[in-house]
Amino acid sequence: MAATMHDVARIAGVSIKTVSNVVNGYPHIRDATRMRVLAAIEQLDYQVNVAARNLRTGRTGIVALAVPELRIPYFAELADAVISAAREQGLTVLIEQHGGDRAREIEVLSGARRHLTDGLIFSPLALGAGDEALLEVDFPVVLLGERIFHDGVDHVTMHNVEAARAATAYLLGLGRRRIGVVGVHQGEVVGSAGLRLKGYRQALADAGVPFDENLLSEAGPWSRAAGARAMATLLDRGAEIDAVFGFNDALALGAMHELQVRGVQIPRDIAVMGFNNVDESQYAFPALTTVDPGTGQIARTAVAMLLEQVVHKGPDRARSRVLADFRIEVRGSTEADAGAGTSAPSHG
Amino acid sequence: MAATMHDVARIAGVSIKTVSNVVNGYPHIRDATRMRVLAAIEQLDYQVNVAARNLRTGRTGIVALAVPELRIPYFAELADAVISAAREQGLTVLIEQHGGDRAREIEVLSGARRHLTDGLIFSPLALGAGDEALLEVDFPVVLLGERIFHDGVDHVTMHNVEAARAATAYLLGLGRRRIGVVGVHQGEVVGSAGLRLKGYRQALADAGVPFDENLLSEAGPWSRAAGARAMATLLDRGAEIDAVFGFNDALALGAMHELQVRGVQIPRDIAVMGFNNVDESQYAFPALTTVDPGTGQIARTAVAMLLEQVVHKGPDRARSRVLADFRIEVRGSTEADAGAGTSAPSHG
DNA sequence: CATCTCGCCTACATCGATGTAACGTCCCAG
DNA sequence: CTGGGACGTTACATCGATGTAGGCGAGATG
Repeated sequence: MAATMHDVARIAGVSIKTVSNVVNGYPHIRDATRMRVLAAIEQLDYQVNVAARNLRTGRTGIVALAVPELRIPYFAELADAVISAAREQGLTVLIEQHGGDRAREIEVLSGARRHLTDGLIFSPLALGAGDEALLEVDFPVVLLGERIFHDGVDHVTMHNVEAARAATAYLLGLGRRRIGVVGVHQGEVVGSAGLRLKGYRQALADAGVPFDENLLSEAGPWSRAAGARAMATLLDRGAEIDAVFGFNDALALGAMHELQVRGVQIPRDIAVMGFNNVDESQYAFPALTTVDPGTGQIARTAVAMLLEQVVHKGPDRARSRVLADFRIEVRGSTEADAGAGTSAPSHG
Repeated sequence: MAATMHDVARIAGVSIKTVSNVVNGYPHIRDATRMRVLAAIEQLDYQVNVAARNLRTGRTGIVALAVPELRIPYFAELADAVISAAREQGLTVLIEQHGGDRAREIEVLSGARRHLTDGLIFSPLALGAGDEALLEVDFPVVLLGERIFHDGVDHVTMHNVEAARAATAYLLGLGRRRIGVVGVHQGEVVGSAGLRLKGYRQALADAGVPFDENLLSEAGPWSRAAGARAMATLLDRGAEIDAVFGFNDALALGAMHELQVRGVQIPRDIAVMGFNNVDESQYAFPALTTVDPGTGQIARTAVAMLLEQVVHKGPDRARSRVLADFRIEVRGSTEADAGAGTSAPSHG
């Protein structure tokens, strides 16, 4: 069996509490005592039993991250960033995949595992307007994304409207006037699709370019396959466009695929813009111009907020909302001679 | 504060142990008693404190998965598969990223978190031959990959040699004779690169095609960028090839990018083959023919083995090694008219 | 010189659950 | 009618750590 504090205490000839004090860096310990304890720890190869410590302190050092699926690159990269940020704060991350299934999203919030974790970073997909009450739980939560908003919960998200507006403005600045959109969700107002469409329309209005419903194409799931299908629909409908804005990179890459299948030259005939700046977008051919939504910053902020909640656990604490800085990554899908990684307007 | 068993017991008018028995499905309880207890649980919205249960039982229901980085699609998809497989067994997954850093890989094995998890599924990148002793830890471990082998540890891996051989044989079967290789690790024998190269050479030998060192190109990290660079090196060296075998999908996609930049037609001029069958390979243009290494099976097997170790914890248990079934996914990068997802020889 | 403070350490209760031993009750066989 | 089991339940110890209160000795203070 593994050694316990009790064993260490016996060997060092001190009380178990003194061992605890040494382990936890309590300052008032004579050097000689500390040395004896450390030697005993070394000798027994002792490691603290985290479960016991958790029981006593109520903290586990684990935070849960709930995302739809890790096989979706954006979420893999978000998880990567969250794990790194958590590590910097001495925390480990437990990942739950809810797959965008409503029942499983609710299960995540039910708190069955709340004793295993110090809190939850939650990126919902199925939950939305009307489900706010479900977010009122008695453990620390930080919400990501734009599916749902609630004043009682810390929230980190991106500048969806402003970024989509800037992306569209950038395309307009290139002289493109008929900008197709791939990934629209009919009637949505508050989700990513609704917000990004709003930004798109604002940019058109700013530039005095008329808005044309015919240039919009729906895509239910935001996958490459759906992007390719939506692009096909748009083209088959006879829409004449000189640019496409995919509401995420997967959609844009799928759209690019479809365009290339049809022999369209990118960016000469049609420029393509994505959203999210996932790793793969820089290796597409041509490399994809896209909006970098500040994923690293989102992750760091979420972890910091969660930790803040854990430390100051009063229910009175004010909740806040943070929007990460964004940036347009200009690449070959919009400017044939663009060096990889040059960037345009940023926002903070 | 959250309710405890004690509270439930008081309200139901029974002892705390009876509550425990009800919660754990102990059969010999009078129905009337069970009802009272369940009612009290309902009334208080009681949930067991997992930390306390862990302390008592020594099990946590959490398994750790250590991978290099989640932003590498193969590992994201592996993690996805492991989380799903674990969920089916009632387990949650805690993810550690070691980034291929030797010190952090060793840290993962040091067991600092062993009390938090029931075991570890470990996919090393830095550890290799000579580090076997580090794997001899006193908690359940299942090893993935081909960096390192040790009889004392359960291991799940893929048919690297056979799959690479089948992939090469498939290209030879298409009439390709000068097959370039991207992703070689000079002098490596036991890692993925060494094993896949071995399979490549076997297939050439089987077909009586001479092996030509000039067709090999090194790539340190197995990323798209490295694949593009390796491809460029190969072409600049003047190698005349009619096919390329990327030792993973990222390398193959990077290589494809480089070929397309240079105006090479795929698959007419050069056919491209990958390895891993990550999601994105089917959305590339053309879609990438690749080896499906059985990731889902690897994940399920690893979780099952770990659970087996947790349940039968004798150190006497024999360790085993499992190789997943593979399959060649034929797509447009090798056969212009290939439907997405047709498949060729499999192996079990 | 008595008292007070402070540094160092110990004893004990405690976190919330589970395992063990044992108790009373009731039923049935001898 | 009595002894032995099975059943339903309980009391108590226990998992391995941390928090609290307090003891003891040494130096500072009045």
